[in-house]
Amino acid sequence: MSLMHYTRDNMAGLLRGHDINPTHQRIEIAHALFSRQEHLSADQVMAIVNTRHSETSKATVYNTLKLFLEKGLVREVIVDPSKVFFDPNTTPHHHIYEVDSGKLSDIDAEHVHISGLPPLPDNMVTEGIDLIVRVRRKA
Amino acid sequence: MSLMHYTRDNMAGLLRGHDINPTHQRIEIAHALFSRQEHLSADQVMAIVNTRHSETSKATVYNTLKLFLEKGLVREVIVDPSKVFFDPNTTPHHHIYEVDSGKLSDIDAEHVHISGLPPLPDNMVTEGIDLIVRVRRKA
DNA sequence: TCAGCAATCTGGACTTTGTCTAATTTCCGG
DNA sequence: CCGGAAATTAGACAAAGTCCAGATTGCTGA
Ligand SMILES: [Mn+2]
Ligand SMILES: [Mn+2]
Ligand SMILES: [Zn+2]
Ligand SMILES: [Zn+2]
Repeated sequence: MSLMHYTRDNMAGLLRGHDINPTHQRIEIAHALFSRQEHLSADQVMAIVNTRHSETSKATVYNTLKLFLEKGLVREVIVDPSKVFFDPNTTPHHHIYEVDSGKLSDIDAEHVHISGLPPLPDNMVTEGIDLIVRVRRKA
Repeated sequence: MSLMHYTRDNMAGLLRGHDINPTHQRIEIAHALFSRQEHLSADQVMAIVNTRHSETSKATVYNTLKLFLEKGLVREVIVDPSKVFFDPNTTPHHHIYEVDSGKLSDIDAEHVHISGLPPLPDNMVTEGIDLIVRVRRKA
């Protein structure tokens, strides 16, 4: 699993497994995210997918990323006020954000413990807990 | 301190204490935030400040909020992909974000403990730790 | 085979949030 | 008062994201 090598061929199966009809564009977009295992913005996905020659429209990139999100194939990371990052890692984990460079990296949730959170009102459920460590280069 | 009542008159002193020249517009913007003690977006500040008659330009609202941020008078909360919230509460605390309604509320950091975070590289310093509990109305 | 149909994709107009700039206004200190 | 620095302003601009109506694609059933 952790040694999985994400080829374009794998992508169709991955998409089907999440109830997503594997079209050419969707395969390319999934491949961009999963072969790199990096946090990418819509713009970056757009650029990657259209490197050779223009293949996929902006509308499709945005629609597809939203679809992936709904189907639980990717996760959204909100750390930069100017753009959303899409994260192919959907296992519970946290993030380190380097504010100067915009570099975003993962912290495994395994050893992190958060205690003392107040109880939620009865009619509420937790959808997720986002922990972001904002760091900066030392002066 | 916790019972502080923020009048417009107080605002001038508060601003001076943070090395901010208290102008009419700055006082109005500070008053919008501190009298409510709520998380406000730039748009909301703009609307509040210009309720009676138009007094403060968009440029000034954005410039002033950025100035307040730099001077440590307010804090930025990045939780919604479409807008930034400004927080008059600068004491260490965390947030609950209700995804449906967009309602944002505070969690006192006092009793929350976060352990097991990996050590940072030597050349990095933590600027802040943001913990956001994303909640949703039960189905 | 192929007409019909639903799903998908597309260019481009549009909206929203935020930034920038050059011109004006406000606020002093001398 | 006068001159200059600080602050404010309108409005042009930019970037991220949404929306729509028309074109394409890929089935499916006669
Ligand atoms: Mn983006
Ligand atoms: Mn705003
Ligand atoms: Zn991640
Ligand atoms: Zn807060």
